[in-house]
Amino acid sequence: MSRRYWLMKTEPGEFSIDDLASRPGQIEPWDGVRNYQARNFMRDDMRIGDGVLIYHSRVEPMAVVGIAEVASEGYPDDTAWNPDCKHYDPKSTQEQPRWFLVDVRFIAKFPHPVTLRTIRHTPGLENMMLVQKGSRLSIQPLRRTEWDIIIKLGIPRKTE
DNA sequence: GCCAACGTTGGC
DNA sequence: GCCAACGTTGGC
Repeated sequence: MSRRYWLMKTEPGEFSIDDLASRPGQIEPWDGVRNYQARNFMRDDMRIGDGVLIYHSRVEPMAVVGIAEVASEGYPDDTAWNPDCKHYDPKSTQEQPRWFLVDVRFIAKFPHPVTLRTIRHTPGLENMMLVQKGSRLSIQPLRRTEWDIIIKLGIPRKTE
């Protein structure tokens, strides 16, 4: 299977791209996801080296703010086993883990964040899951063409 | 901070 | 296995 591309949402008040960039090794387990579809992507479909766009939600401006990559295969999310954790789920056990995650490694921050508004107005991006009405999945697959367009917008090439 | 659109849960 | 009630998400 060739390299795939993903968009992962985060609320920067909880965890931002700057937090990711300042982690040891610039790597972070993407824990706390409690949605089955998103879980399935992490558990079944994501591969080391897949491209990830980091998206900041619930802030002004909402935007894709940089690039990361998938840095592990899926493995159980141990925060689901911790009663003190906000994302604790008593139905997830060591024997039968319900929730999975992948590690994500920082690659680059965009010089020009690509705002939701821009995404809405850019030809070629109209089919992104992000801009479909009612879509709120926190991990979304991207087409290669969409990845390319957003990278170009986020890291404008100097013409000289 | 509001609230519409979703997703999940659990009684029946 | 339906669906009402409840909880959550995330743009505004």
